[in-house]
Amino acid sequence: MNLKELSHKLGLSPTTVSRALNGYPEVSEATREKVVAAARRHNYQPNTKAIRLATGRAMAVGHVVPLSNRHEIVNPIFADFIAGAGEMYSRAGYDLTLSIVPDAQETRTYRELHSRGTVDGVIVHSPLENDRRIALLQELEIPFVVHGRATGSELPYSWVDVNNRRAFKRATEFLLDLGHRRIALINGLEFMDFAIRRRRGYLDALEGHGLPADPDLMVSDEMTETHGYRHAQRMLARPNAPTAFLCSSMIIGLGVRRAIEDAGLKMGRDISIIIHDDELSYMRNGDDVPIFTATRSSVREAGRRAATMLLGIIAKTSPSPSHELLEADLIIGQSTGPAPKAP
Amino acid sequence: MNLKELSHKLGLSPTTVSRALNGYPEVSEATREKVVAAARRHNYQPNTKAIRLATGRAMAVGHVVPLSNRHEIVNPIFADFIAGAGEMYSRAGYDLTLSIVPDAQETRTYRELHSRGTVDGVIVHSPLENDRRIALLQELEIPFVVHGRATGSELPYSWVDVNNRRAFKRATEFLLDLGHRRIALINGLEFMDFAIRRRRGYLDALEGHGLPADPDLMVSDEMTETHGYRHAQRMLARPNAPTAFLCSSMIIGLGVRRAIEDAGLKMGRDISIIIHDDELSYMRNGDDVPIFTATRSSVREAGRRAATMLLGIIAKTSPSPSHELLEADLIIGQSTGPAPKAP
DNA sequence: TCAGGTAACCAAACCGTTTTGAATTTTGCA
DNA sequence: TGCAAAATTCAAAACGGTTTGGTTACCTGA
Repeated sequence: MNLKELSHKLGLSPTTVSRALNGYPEVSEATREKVVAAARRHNYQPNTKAIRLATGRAMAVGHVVPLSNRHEIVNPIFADFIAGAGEMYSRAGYDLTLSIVPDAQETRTYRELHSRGTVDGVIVHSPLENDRRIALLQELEIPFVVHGRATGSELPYSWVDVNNRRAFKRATEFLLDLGHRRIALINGLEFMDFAIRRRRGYLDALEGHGLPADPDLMVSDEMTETHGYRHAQRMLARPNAPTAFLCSSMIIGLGVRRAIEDAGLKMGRDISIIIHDDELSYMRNGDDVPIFTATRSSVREAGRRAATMLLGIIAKTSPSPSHELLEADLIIGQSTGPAPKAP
Repeated sequence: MNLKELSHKLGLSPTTVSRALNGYPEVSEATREKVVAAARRHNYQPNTKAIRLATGRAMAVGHVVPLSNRHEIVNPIFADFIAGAGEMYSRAGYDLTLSIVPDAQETRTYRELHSRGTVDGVIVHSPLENDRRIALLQELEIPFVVHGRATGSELPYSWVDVNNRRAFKRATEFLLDLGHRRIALINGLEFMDFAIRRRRGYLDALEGHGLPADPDLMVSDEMTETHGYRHAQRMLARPNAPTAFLCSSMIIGLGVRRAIEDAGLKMGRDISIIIHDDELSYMRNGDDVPIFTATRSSVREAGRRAATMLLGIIAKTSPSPSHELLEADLIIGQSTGPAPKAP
């Protein structure tokens, strides 16, 4: 059933039927009701392809998830982020077009997405330091929102981000207040923006307490259980071992916890851990009581915010460079305690 | 730059230019070269919206990922699956349209995807026992491929699946051969098809050895670290504790390992673990040496296969009900060893 | 030389909507 | 009652490609 058939059945012109269904005012209520009823009765669904061509809008948002050749990892938070964003899109009648692209082809992907008119806007994932995508998208004049920020990019652009710096500063201060002085940072790869900011927050706090940063206590690596384990194990084996760990993800935290227990120590008593918890649906930090003390911020909520922002920019109801900085909560769990007395 | 402009620049008709670019034979080589060169020079990209309307094909595949209200979990394997599938789509010039939908709206989503012509085919994720989606899609006549199978569905349909039953049978037999007699199964939720098959494989092996199945050694739950930990802890505390665990995911395995170590036991010596390893990019089972003995099967590869199969069905070059059963490898890691002698 | 075939190209129709500009009907008011 | 204004409705033109059904020019062979 298409518009022409439907309008023919009703003895009306396609124009009127289209207007009736799209809520235009220049159609009488009586007619509108008739049309709506008939549309429903015949299960008329307007053809997306035609709408898109006629309106020029793609009614779709693109998510371009980079797949780094270097580490071949699909960002594990993106599933939840997209779940949040998708909620908003479907509410607004938009589709979500997903491209997972090796970073070498990224530029081409954006260019094509634009010149072929496949999407009306784009969400940028995993921004790096001085991310060149921002300049590219600005040049192409595609509406876009970055999930995160790109340190070093001086151009204005829209983003939704967690206050990583403040979160890690606060977490570090919390540990300092508990008497910890040797605090390790097990961070993500530091060409990713969030990792840079987290380190900065960590350093801010140390500096604020007049403590020097020990390069041996800071690592930047892929965020896997194994890496968490290895780095923690190595650090714990050293003469001047840390008494606390700050971990950039839950999964690292699991590895660190294992290293602690392997060393015959007890987490929360001998060694403290704070993780950053993205509230991933398949990786909960305990159900009722949190396992780890954590800086917590929902990635799914970030997805919702970013989507809403982008839709606003596309509809031109939001100002074009918009920003949203989400604050992380500090959740106290069982993984932190006062620093043990020096022996 | 659109087709009309380009053809005007070339002094040719849109027809000829379109044909030249799409490789039709009724255009001279000389002309084709000129056209291709001009298209490249002016960076002409045909408008997706117009192609779609003109050809009637959506040039897009839909992935509908159910979001269960019951457990609110986005399937964590779907990111890697989609990474594999996406590779194939972009090669074929297809887009990937993603819908993450609360399962209550699933039916409606499929119906609309079809009647509005948004996609040419669909991948069905996380099939359940007697999944009603299969009948629905068949009725709607949308080409589709299921990732997994739906026990109880007697209609023929296309799928790509791992031989979960055989994998878990083999893993159980491996443990039996090592002398284990009390083997626990920490499974996923058993309304999901894969979990049903895994349990069946496990039971097959026990039965093959004339061993009774102990209901106390079988649990079915969400696959989280915490649940792995809790269930293992509970089982280990019992008088007749298991000497080996079979875990439906890596993440469960991490929890079980923690419970083992918490109990002062050593994995691989006192208690054995075998996990199923989907080779998720962000959750590697060790880098060089596997941590866990595992039944291994790449979810990303499954994504590639499913996508290829679906594209074939859409293009009508593949038979419509096609099947692909992937065998899992049994990888020997450090988490298994001979059953300890009874005290 | 001419009929018939073929290679190369083109005009116009089509895909199913929205939107523009105009025509028709109804209403309100003098 | 008549007429301008407002309310409805409609025909036709987009949107930007593909496809159908020709047309033209050039060969080929009798």
